Amino acid sequence: MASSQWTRSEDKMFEQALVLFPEGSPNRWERIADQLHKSAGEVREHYEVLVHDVFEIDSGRVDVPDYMDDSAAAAAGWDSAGQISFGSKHGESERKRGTPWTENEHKLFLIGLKRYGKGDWRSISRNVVVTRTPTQVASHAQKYFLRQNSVKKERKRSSIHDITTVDATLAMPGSNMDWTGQHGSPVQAPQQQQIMSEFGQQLNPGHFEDFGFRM
DNA sequence: CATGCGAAGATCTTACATTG
DNA sequence: CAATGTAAGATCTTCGCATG
Repeated sequence: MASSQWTRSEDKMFEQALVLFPEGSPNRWERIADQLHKSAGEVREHYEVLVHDVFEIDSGRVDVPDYMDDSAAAAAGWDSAGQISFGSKHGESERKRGTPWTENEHKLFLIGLKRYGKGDWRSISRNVVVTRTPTQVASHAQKYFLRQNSVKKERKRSSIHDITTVDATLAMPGSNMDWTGQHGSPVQAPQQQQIMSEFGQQLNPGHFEDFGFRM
């Protein structure tokens, strides 16, 4: 299988390269390989392994290992295990468990917010945070704004909602790659890539501080 | 240090409102 | 009337802290 070792950072670069060179790009593997200083064969093999893994996970055949925490999952390009493994073990009538929002997703959410404005959850979901449904985005926003409103109070615990700024370079949407090819449209990755570069060019960290939202 | 408990936080569901 | 957004609340997880 994987004849070469892939480090976490290489995985990260791999994701970014996949976004950069979406499916259909000429000499895709060669160009990705070039970025990673690996051979095209290695890159292609790595991709196929990932696709296979995700397919297995998606179909409920395997449990995601414990070490697969959120950040690792995000770095690897998909969401935390929860959604996949829940329900397959026990009955189907159990209440569906929530998949924790990753930092990346939240940052993408902030970008979407900036781009489409408060209330257009559908556009944000379709074009930016493609791993979440409009309802999920709306729900997340709901609690996010509640959190913002109560920000003056002393916080007992830190929260993902405390992130009000986004460094575009850190919010690469790896988790939105369409690894399985089963869901999502092929335009998603390029769209997100465009979004990220757009914001990366226009904004510095801190620019998201003041959205001027009204509740 | 390990454990138990309460509070806070995160996510989902559902009902209702709004809009085209 | 269907699609979408908002509000409220239920449920589950995680954190912080006291206690032994």
